[in-house]
Amino acid sequence: MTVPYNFPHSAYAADLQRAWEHLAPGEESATNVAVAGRVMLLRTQGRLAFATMRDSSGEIQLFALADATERFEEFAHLHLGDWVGVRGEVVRTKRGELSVKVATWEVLASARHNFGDKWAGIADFDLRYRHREADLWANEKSRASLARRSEVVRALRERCWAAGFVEVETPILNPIPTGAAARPFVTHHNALDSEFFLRIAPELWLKRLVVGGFERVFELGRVFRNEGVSPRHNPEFTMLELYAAYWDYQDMMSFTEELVAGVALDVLGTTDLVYQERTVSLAAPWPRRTMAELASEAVGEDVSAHTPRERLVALLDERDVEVQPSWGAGRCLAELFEVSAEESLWSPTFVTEFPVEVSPLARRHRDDPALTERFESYLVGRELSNGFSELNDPEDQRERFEEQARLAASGDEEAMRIDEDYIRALEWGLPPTAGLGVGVDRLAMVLADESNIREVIAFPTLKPLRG
RNA sequence: GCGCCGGUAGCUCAAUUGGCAGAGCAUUUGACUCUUAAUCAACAGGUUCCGGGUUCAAGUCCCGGCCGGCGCACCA
Repeated sequence: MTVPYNFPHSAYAADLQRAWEHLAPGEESATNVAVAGRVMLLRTQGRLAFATMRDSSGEIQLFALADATERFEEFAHLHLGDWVGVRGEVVRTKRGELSVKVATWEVLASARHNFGDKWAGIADFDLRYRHREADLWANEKSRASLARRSEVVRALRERCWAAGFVEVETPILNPIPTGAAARPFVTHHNALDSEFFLRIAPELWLKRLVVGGFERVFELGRVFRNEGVSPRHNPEFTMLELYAAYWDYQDMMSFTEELVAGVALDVLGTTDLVYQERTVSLAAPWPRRTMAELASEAVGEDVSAHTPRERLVALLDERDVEVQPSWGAGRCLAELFEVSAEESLWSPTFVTEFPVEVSPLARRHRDDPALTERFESYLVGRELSNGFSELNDPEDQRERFEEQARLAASGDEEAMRIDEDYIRALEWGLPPTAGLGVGVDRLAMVLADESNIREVIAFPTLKPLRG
């Protein structure tokens, strides 16, 4: 069957519902429109037929009559899921349903597969994720969650622009995977005959742009980490990273809480939300607690990066954490925090003063060289963002990289490598700068009230079918 | 990667202790001039995820594999 190449569309369902809200049952508007969408339901009644048509805005009924509709028999035999373009008058039926009384119409595309049970939709996760196009029609919630994600991304971008940040794009193919502790995906460039890694973070490139004079930059993009898949982890996920010259980590915490609360306002109109049946408020300011404080509260005794390593190891042993010989007191404290305190941080909280050992790119704390001016924000028991006063001393950065290299040599697959180009960039001078990374999918999950990250990713990573 | 659970018609789901594989919706055909998951009638629809095994008999029990959900680990 030949279908048209275009359809001169004049109205969306939701706009018609709004515009003709007061049209009385049985009344005709004397206004002709052209609408298009999918037939979701079809009720034939002899020489009448009613179809529920859905477009991107909502639904409207199509009212066909044998006496008034061209090719009525064909219309009455449409399949659920067929795309149609319809021209006719806006009317309200005797039973009160706003409708387009079909005069002329065309099939725009036919559906050769169905869109699931018309009441239960599609429940099978495999089918929903592998064929999201069907899921989006079958399950309203799927479309709503992805639409919500889009609104979150838009709000983040607009708020960054409004704060004077310049949006940039940095390489995804990297000769060295760096900027985070993670295992990379590896690929190969044929003409250059070189190994490349998909980026695990854009961090170092962005700071090089600050060295170059872009005082406020941000990038909203995909990063790739070769790690486990879970309801909260997808191998490729979206990160917002931004850097502001002349700010320190305290300034950046203030920006972060305003950004996240502002996005909630933009998207939901409120900072008070319900996530998985529990209330949570995103309103600023958020409490700022040091990692040592939170860990101390959780374990019931004072611990810090200065606590003797043996004591921290004992506390970790009690919690069945396998301590690696290469871990110093700082790493032990961070691990202790993660196992004892992290999950309890339901309302938004900044965890601050991370040990230098676990923060190879963060600037040393002005009051304590064992710590850094680093924070992570936690929300609904999960990490949402990470930021710090940036390490801008090239010699200290070299020492940190060398320490990472020692860890890598002792078998730590996630340790960073020495990036000479980056050290050279710092030698040209990075002003005092603070940086931030936000897990965009995680934020979208909270604002869409979804517990599985796949619900806010249109096409989540799946194992390819074989055999 | 490990553990637990799951996979039955196009979709949503049943199937007692191992005993003839079913329903609703969708599809097909028919009836019906105001329906709302329309209704009514009829037809059709199966490699019970795949491959082995036990048994007179396997959707059901056992072994292996594939895919998924959840948990753990890793991380954001």
